[in-house]
Amino acid sequence: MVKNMAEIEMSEAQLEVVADRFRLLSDPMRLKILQCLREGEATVSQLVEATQSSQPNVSKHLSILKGAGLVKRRQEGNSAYFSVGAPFVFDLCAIVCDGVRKELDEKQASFS
Amino acid sequence: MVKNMAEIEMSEAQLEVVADRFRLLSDPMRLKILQCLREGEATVSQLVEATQSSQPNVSKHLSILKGAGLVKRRQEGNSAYFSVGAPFVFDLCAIVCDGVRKELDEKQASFS
DNA sequence: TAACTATATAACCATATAGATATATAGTCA
DNA sequence: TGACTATATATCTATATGGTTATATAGTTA
Repeated sequence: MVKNMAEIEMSEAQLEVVADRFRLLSDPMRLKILQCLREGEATVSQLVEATQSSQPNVSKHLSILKGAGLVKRRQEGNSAYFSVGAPFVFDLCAIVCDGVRKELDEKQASFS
Repeated sequence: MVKNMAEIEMSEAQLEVVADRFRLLSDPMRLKILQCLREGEATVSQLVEATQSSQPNVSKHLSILKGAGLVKRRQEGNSAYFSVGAPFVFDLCAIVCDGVRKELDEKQASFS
């Protein structure tokens, strides 16, 4: 089990880094890309199709994710294959997504 | 155990909400405030002192955290006491902080 | 080589956000 | 009541960021 933050003080610099990590996940498009990649690697074109976004936009986000080590890149022919490089991301999302899903489901249920 | 995001597709709207949650934690000042509150409730003044920031800035961030339900507010006299309202935050931070701490420690170790 | 495909990057714009300053609100105490 | 303390809010500025358009790069194939 991971240690709880409550147990250890973090320095100014450490907090900056932590904030940066969370910021990576604070964009719907990047979450969507990561969600697409959960089933395995995909090319930029496939992600463009899946996300219904523009190619430059997808490339840009992939570049950001790659810079942070959250995704890996592999070239084959003239295609670039991306895959998840840090599975811990899904642990994070699991905690948040689970909570969000419950809340939204309840909200939806109250309408029916 | 929470379910893994990989198991369930999330809608556009759900991804927005998840992104918003992560954005809440993507600011060093807010993380610092939460870190201060891990030991128990604190007044705005105490948080201003602890964070070395301005009173309006602290109040603003507290308002943001409160709006998202991450902190609770209690009034006593003319002081406002804030406390953590969603302990799951620390589960999230634990995963990220643990990783960050390890990396920075290793980096520091390589200089000695 | 030229034409084509896939991806990356650069330049730009609109919006969002953190922080500062000034001010307002509200509770306390004389 | 008025002075004081604690907190909240309004306004502004600088910066960061997501998305678009246009262009560059690099691999492929005829």
